[in-house]
Amino acid sequence: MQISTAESTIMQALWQRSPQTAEELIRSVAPAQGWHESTVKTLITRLLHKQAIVAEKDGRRSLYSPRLTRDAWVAVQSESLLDRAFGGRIAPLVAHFAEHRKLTRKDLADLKKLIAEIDDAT
Amino acid sequence: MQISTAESTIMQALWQRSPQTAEELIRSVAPAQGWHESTVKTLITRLLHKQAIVAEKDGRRSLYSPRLTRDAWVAVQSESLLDRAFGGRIAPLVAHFAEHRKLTRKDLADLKKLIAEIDDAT
DNA sequence: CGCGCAAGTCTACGGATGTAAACCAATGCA
DNA sequence: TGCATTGGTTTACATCCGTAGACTTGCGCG
Repeated sequence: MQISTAESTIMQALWQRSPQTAEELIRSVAPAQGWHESTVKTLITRLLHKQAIVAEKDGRRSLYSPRLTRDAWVAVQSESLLDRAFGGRIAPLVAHFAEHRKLTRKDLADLKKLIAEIDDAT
Repeated sequence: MQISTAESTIMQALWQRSPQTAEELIRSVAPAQGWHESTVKTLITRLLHKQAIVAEKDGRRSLYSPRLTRDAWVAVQSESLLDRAFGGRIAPLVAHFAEHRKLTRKDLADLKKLIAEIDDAT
């Protein structure tokens, strides 16, 4: 099952903090997106159907929590981009960002460290 | 305007070689995707409307060429993933792939080389 | 010169998405 | 105890997408 971009906004909020009530979600997400309450409600419902989140009853209201992990979601998204745009290889992706000046000095430092670590581990 | 995944298949073909006639596109793309001719025709039409490709008349048929560059498309795709999933930073993305064993030895070598180059250049 | 074919356009249709209003049920307050 | 409030469910609707069939029209061939 696919999580749409609008839906993923809700997921992000829940990945950051969970569980949350509908009200909390509405308050934290709706204004930033320019959405009405109903929109958030709809998205919550759809995510429930897709079993990406679960509801735990707490009296009359529900507490929502992610069921799909952020990591799993990220994996799918990345995989798909990599396949679609970079023939499945990661170096071209980094190259792309490098060319487009999207690599900050810090990115570069992080990357170097990361690669050293990976190198050590293998 | 958004290029859908099905549409991007056509774009890939045109980025590889262009211009191409509808017939060529159908022959090269349709079987691999399990698509009928009509499907490719529809996608071509939609891409024309989205102005992602252009047609140059050649007698009664047309020669199609990309108008949207691969690089621009890739940039948008990557940008969007990076923002949605990695807070805009590239190191976490690479880290993600590292964790998921998606980095082959060659990827690693490529990356090291790439980073050395970038490093030199700055 | 008429007709079949190939290229292109129009129509179709079910499902997903973005966006939201309408409605229903429980519950606490007046 | 009835009503306003608030959470949740149903319905809505335009658009995009995947997938494709139907229709049309210009030409080259017989």
